[in-house]
Amino acid sequence: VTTAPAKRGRPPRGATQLSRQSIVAATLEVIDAKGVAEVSLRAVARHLGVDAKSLYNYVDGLDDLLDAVAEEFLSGLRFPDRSGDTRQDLRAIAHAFRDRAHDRPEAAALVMTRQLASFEGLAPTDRLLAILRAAGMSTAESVHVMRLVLAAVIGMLRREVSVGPISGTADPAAVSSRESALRESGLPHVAEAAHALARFDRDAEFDFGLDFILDAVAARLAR
Amino acid sequence: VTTAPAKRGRPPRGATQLSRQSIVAATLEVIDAKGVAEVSLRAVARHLGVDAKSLYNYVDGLDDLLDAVAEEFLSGLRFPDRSGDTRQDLRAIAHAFRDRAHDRPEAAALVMTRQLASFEGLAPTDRLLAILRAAGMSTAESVHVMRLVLAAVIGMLRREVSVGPISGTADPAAVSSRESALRESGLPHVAEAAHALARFDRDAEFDFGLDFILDAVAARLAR
DNA sequence: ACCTGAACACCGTTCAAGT
DNA sequence: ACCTGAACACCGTTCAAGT
Repeated sequence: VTTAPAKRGRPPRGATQLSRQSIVAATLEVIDAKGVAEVSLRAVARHLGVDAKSLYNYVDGLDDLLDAVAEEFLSGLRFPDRSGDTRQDLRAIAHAFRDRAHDRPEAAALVMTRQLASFEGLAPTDRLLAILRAAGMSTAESVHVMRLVLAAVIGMLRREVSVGPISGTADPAAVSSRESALRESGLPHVAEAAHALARFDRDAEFDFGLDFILDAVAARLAR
Repeated sequence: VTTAPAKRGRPPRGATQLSRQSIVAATLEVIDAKGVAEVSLRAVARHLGVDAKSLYNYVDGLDDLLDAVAEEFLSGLRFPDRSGDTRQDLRAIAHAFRDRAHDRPEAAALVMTRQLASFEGLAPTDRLLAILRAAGMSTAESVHVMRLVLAAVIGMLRREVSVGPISGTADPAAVSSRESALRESGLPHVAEAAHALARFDRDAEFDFGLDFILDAVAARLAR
């Protein structure tokens, strides 16, 4: 009987071909739709209409898949051409990370929890080194500064991503209840600064932190 | 028969009392011994010689337990008395975080993945604000700088923790194979800096980054 | 070459039943 | 008041059997 669907064995030709790439793409869709916490081989397989074990033909288990997703995330970074202005070019890299993180906040949260062993994510590193070298730093110093800049940017984005979903600001009721809780925390300086602490303007906060770092880089270059 | 152990119901008096605190402590032991990835309600319960469901009498599920562990981690931060020197006092806070992270690296990795909603972890915030206010910053500015400093420190520690277990440096063979891989990456500046990129001196890197940040704070104060 | 059935050893969590 | 048995709906992963 030819009409009975094959429940096992090689898929009928014409069926959607599985591939490492399509699996990674499906994983990103699951992450975007349901959040990082909901990701699993079985969930991705369901999304693809396939058995979870089939994924093992293209992917070396869950960890390998998540690494691939992190690489896919990083490979989506888009840097504009360099202008030659150190400050502007460094800023562009930080904003490339931030734009990507806003694009796919759940995937960004995943990336920040993973240590990539592969060399796929080196493009930003090369860019940063290029800029710092062109500005006059030694290779050794440029590596140090590059690491610090990346640490600071990732640290800032970590907070931004975890501060809640994309929505710019939380609702006013939550803010003011948080503010009064801070004011009654018993910690004098926390209480004093409760107004500012209860609020978080993503754009302003990022701009402030980035300028802070860029000022420090400029000062170091001027020495 | 009184000798038959009760397999159900209230535990015999004299049995080790379960409590939220003992559960958190046991969780930290499991994390230290087997790593964050191995933590589960069932594993913690096994460690305590108890059924996993019993934990629900003290803890509101796994997420709540992990939040409690994060709080416990933060409450273990030890700050020395303030000296009055801004730079030295800021440095002490950064090192308090770092010491704690080295003490319990696996727990530190957990903390960095969680967004704490509670107010238990505000002591470092208050300390930082106190120092910055005493140095002459406005409350608004001190909040911005405090956030930036924390982001940078956490970003640096994130890398340190993920760079591998406590061991200072990886074995030379791995370093040199990594170096040659970087040299042949096809990225010119990565290749040029391969020597430095393949190495990571935790102490030197942290000191560099921290000095960098502290210089920037000092520059801002001097304006 | 690629997929799945059967199977195993895990999870978190609810709820009723026990003492 | 506190614990567990039974139960459910999940996981990742191996391996042999299918086409």
